[in-house]
Amino acid sequence: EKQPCMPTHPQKPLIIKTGVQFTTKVRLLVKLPEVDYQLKVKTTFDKDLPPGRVRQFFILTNNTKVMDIEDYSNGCLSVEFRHLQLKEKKYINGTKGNEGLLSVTEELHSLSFEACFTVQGLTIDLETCSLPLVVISNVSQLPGGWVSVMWYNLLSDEPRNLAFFGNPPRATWSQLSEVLSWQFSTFAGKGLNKEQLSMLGGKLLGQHASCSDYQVSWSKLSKENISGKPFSFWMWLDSILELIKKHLMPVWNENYIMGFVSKEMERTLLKDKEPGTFLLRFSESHLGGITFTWVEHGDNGEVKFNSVEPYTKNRLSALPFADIIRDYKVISEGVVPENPLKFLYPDIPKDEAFGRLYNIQPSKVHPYITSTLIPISQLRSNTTTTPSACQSPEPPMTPGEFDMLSEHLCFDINSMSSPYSE
Amino acid sequence: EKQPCMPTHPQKPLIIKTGVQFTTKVRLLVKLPEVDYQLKVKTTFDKDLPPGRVRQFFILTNNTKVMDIEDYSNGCLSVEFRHLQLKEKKYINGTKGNEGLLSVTEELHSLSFEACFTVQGLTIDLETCSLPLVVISNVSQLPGGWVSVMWYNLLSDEPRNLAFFGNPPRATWSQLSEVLSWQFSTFAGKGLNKEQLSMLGGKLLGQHASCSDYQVSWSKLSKENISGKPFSFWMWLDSILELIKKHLMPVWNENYIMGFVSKEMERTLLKDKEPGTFLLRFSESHLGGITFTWVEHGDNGEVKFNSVEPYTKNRLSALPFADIIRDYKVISEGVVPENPLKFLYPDIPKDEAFGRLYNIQPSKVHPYITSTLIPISQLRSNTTTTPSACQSPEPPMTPGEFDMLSEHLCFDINSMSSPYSE
DNA sequence: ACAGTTTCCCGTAAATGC
DNA sequence: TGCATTTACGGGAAACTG
Repeated sequence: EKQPCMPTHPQKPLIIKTGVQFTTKVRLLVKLPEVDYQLKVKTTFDKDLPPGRVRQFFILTNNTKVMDIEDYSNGCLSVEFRHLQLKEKKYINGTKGNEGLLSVTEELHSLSFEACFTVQGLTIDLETCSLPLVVISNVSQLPGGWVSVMWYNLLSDEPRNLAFFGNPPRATWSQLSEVLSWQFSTFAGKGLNKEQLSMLGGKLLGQHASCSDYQVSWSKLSKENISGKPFSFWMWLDSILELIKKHLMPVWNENYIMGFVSKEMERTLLKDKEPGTFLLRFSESHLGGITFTWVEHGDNGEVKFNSVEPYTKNRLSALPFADIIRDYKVISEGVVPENPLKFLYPDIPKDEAFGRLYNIQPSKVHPYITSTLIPISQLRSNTTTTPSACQSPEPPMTPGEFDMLSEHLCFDINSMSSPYSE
Repeated sequence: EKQPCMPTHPQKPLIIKTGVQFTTKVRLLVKLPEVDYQLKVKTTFDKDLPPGRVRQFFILTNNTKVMDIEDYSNGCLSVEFRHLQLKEKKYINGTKGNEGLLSVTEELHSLSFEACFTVQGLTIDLETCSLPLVVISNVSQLPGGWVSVMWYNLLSDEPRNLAFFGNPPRATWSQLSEVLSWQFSTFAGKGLNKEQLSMLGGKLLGQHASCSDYQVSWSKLSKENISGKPFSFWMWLDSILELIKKHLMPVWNENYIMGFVSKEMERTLLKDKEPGTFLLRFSESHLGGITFTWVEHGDNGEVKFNSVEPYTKNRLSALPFADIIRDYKVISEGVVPENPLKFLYPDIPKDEAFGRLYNIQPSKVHPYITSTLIPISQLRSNTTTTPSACQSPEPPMTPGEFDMLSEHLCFDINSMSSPYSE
């Protein structure tokens, strides 16, 4: 009868940050017989959640509003709550929410809506509630919150199973890889191809990657650290998503970033290519880094591979990535510096690929000599990269199922959006 | 009888930002005969300020506290209010504070403290208040607020003249230059020498700069824009202070930044020096920029001056200034690039001056080739700087009077300090 | 001591108000 | 419309708390 509905900003709904305004909207789907009085709707956070175990929050601002006829659409009654804000209830006694078992981003909450009206002597109570919500207190928890929302909506059909992460189900690699690709297409404009997914599968699952119905656990995806690294698979992947979103969008959308390639595959691809052929991939050792690797032929004819130290958001905000590629130089004492990057793999001349993405160097205010930063590597001795473990390829993935997920995600709670931005 | 006292953080007291916690402390100077009951002190913001004309604020948090015997010191009673927070009173009716005449950073406020006790049947009321305070709502207003605090405390002996900026007095250049120098020594560790002050005097006052008791108006310092520029003298100077604080401290403290030199003086100084002699100065055309100018001899023996486009905080946070000086290169097509900076004026070899300030290039994680950004200028045609107006020199300034100012500024209201930081 | 979590608040951008 | 001022909130860092 009532239904939570479409977000205005299809970004990262179902995550609310305390102290930050969010917006939500409810619509009455049945047409009521003429009601000439004001129909009030009340919003409550965690309405019938028993205290204990989890943190408790409340809505700071006004939580009651009158329904109104929607301007557009078929004259439905609806109400939009804006400027809602969440605050944690602090208990004077020692009862602390969130005891041990679940991390805060696995703790699920919900927003309830109630209305009551009488029609022809009949009192009718209406009530509905949102899909499970994750409450965070700092943007640093956003990646963790978002992966919870994804996992829930991928694997649960229940509208409100707040205990979901008490014993979270596994996903098949086929399901997961589709969601991962969907992340890239949603946030970075272009999804993942089968080679990229194959590398990711290998990284996450090892040799099982070849079978697409291999089961992936929640823990493996987002809780356990990648062996030898201080971050989980999801944290790593999300850092790359953020890097693309902020600094690599155009390059990513042109498909110029191979991104996910094992080091062995990288060598196989580059070894027979023209010297100066390079490819772009993400760092596996650090969060949110991108590097390029190019082939060269040594003096005695042997093939050499070089990679730069990965560029992270700090460097990239001083100098856009396309300009780094254009200007990159290897310098040796007393020699004219040279840019070793000639062809984007397989064989696209660099300027043909990146030409449109270069920033024009504005020849600004004279009487000054303009100056830019250029990325250089100072060569003292030969550096050769070491080989790394190999991953097997992955069968192709067919698109689909997106609809299901996006449908689940359409509830309009978006702590990220400003209420003024429309 | 009571007295506001020393700040814990001698940063920028007397400025309070709404919504940000601040701390204040009051001490009872007279020793009371045994009082065995709790002596309560109450803080009120703008206690007897009539509404209207100015914005009105109130203390959000608890404003009453019991006095306590100070641990250290001679057993005085004192009380420290922490976590105080200001919020603006919003009027439902159209009465808006701050009407026209004064800008918000010229609006003065005050914090009052009251206590009442009976001793031997006598009821005694105590009351005291702070020096005038400036209330801001965003750090972008901090420079404007701080110059008001400086001007008030430089020119007023009254403890609480909230109408001061209705008709602010003038300062002599001698007074002002001392305060400006004091700013640099307080915030950047080293004050201004007489040549630097002379250039500043010339910039602010034109040809009157030669007489040290020339009067400077409040408006000239901080309200009128520098002719042809979209900012006032103070905004310009403060942007430089901030730049030094964040990015140039070591270089500034070694006295390597001449900083304030007119372009004509610059040429006079450099013209007879060894080619490759350079000096560092702040941009006059843009806020918070620093540039270097060096001499060269052209092919036909004539003297040439070059300056780079000023570096601002964004660039400097990608690459520290000392490293820029070390790595700066001028590049021409097909030629080995060269660093034109050889001697810091007058004749200190560059590496001797800056050597200790260079960042060690950490030869980080192999198998990567490390890469840095280097600042380069691409030369296409000759660029020569144009001469500018000349300023006359300024008589020496003697230190002193600092005490008076710092005494006035010692009241412990420091919206910048975290209450936890001790 | 420590890790997970929250709070604090600068600094930028956007909204608001005159 | 433009300018002055406030609000919003991401992001880094510090503080908190079991």
